[in-house]
Amino acid sequence: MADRPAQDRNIAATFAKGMAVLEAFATEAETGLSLAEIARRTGQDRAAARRGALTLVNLGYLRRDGRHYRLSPRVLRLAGAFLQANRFGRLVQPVLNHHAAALGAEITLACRDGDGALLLAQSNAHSGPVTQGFTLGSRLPLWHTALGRMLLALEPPETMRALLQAARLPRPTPQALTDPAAIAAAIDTARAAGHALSDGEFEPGIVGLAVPVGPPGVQPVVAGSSTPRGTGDALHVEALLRGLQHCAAELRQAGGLSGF
Amino acid sequence: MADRPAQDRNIAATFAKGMAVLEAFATEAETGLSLAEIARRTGQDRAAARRGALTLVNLGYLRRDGRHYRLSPRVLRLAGAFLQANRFGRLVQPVLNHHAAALGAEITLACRDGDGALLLAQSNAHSGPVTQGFTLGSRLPLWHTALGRMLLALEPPETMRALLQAARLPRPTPQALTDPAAIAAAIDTARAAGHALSDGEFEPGIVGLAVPVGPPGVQPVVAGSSTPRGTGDALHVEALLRGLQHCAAELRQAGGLSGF
DNA sequence: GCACATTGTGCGTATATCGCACAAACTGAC
DNA sequence: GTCAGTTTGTGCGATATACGCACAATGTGC
Repeated sequence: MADRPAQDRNIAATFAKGMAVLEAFATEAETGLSLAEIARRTGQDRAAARRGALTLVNLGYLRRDGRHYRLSPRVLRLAGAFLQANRFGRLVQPVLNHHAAALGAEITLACRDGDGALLLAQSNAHSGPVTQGFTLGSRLPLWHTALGRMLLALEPPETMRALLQAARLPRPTPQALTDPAAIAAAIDTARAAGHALSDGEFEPGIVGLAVPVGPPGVQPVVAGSSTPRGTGDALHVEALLRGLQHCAAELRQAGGLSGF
Repeated sequence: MADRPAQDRNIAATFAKGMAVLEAFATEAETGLSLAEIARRTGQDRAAARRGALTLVNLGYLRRDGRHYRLSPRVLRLAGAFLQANRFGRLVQPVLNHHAAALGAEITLACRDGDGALLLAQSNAHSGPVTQGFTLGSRLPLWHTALGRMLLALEPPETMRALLQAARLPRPTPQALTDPAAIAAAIDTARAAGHALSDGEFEPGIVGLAVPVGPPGVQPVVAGSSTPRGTGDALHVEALLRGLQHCAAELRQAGGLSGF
């Protein structure tokens, strides 16, 4: 009767709401969420949030501790399924490790996930000086990191424009570009050059570098690395770039991460 | 009216079914599942499976490719949320990396997830000779690995008995114990000794070693490593054990993974 | 070509979910 | 101590939602 937006009968609304509950835990690194907080974040009725949370507890994805709910390690299984389906353990990680050791730097793989760069894998050779504590599944900003800019450079320009228009641009460091046009230009430069660079725009004093991995399937993947500023400067950065490109080439040849 | 098993009104059945669809992808390392396969694996009507899959596509967790559905990288976000909530990037990984480099071996962290050992983290120092391609989120058998046996040794004995009784015991290698009583004895030994050992029972010629990490909260966590058989033998294994214990002690002190 | 198996999808009906409203627990002020 | 305010947990009737049959379309072996 009531002409709602005509609920799509191919979509399970309850399921979507439940996933929203699960996602509520992914927004920030929390210690735990109460039922009311979940309801607030998801915009659901408290009863609906409760059903969702209780179902997740029942399935083992959430753990209840009094009036707080926390993610259980179970969620890692899903990640593991993805990683194994794409042969990360056998094909990708060894290559990453090998090149990282040769370069003496940490190499990171990422793809775009909405308005962020999603870390797919990283090779921690020697505890790099840079690491700010990112892990697999961490999300980095698209606009001020080399990884993000390279990812955008590989997408159709209109996608980039749309994302840039919708983006709220923070200013992680004083050096960070804030003018949308300047950022668009940096991305165009990256596309032309075949690699992206970010000098202290995300973490002060850190130079980030990224190259495409390809093959340019549905979903672009990039490899990146970073180094403190002034480590032999231009020469060192040049060597890092070559190393990344070799790594990317080897990953490409290995196949594996072909479009997901 | 009909006295069904009295569907628990605190559990969202549709949500649970949807999650079952997502889990269908976690059972094996597949290249993609068709709608009918999903329905078969989850025991759902094809229409229900379709709604679930379509919802997941809509939310970005699944990608549709003709008549096949595959996991999208989005699932890694959930893993990332867990890892960040428990400070893996800042507290755990650096300790793991440091000790792994010192030992020249790969160190793995795991906890129990149902009838398997779930890999929480691993430090890939030098591309170990062992690695069979396991990644974060991979599941290892409880019965024939050092990690699994140490985990079981940390649980209440009745939990172990119940799991052992329900288990179908495969035989990964000729050396693997198959008698439930013998396995229970091995677990008891591990509990008494404070470390577990598996000699070629999971991968031929590989010795696995595991120690508890604690603090013995709700959810036990163990650290493990493995080495090819005959590398200096007893002496080398002894050194590896000491290294693991130091690593575990440091992890304990760092706090971080306190009961999840 | 036919028969069989597999897959995609619309639609009426039964049922599972929605969210109000009440109850309980916690908080702090006087 | 009581009382007002806030936050949290949960039962229950109404109704919107998901179930799964049945049909159509596509793919596969003989």
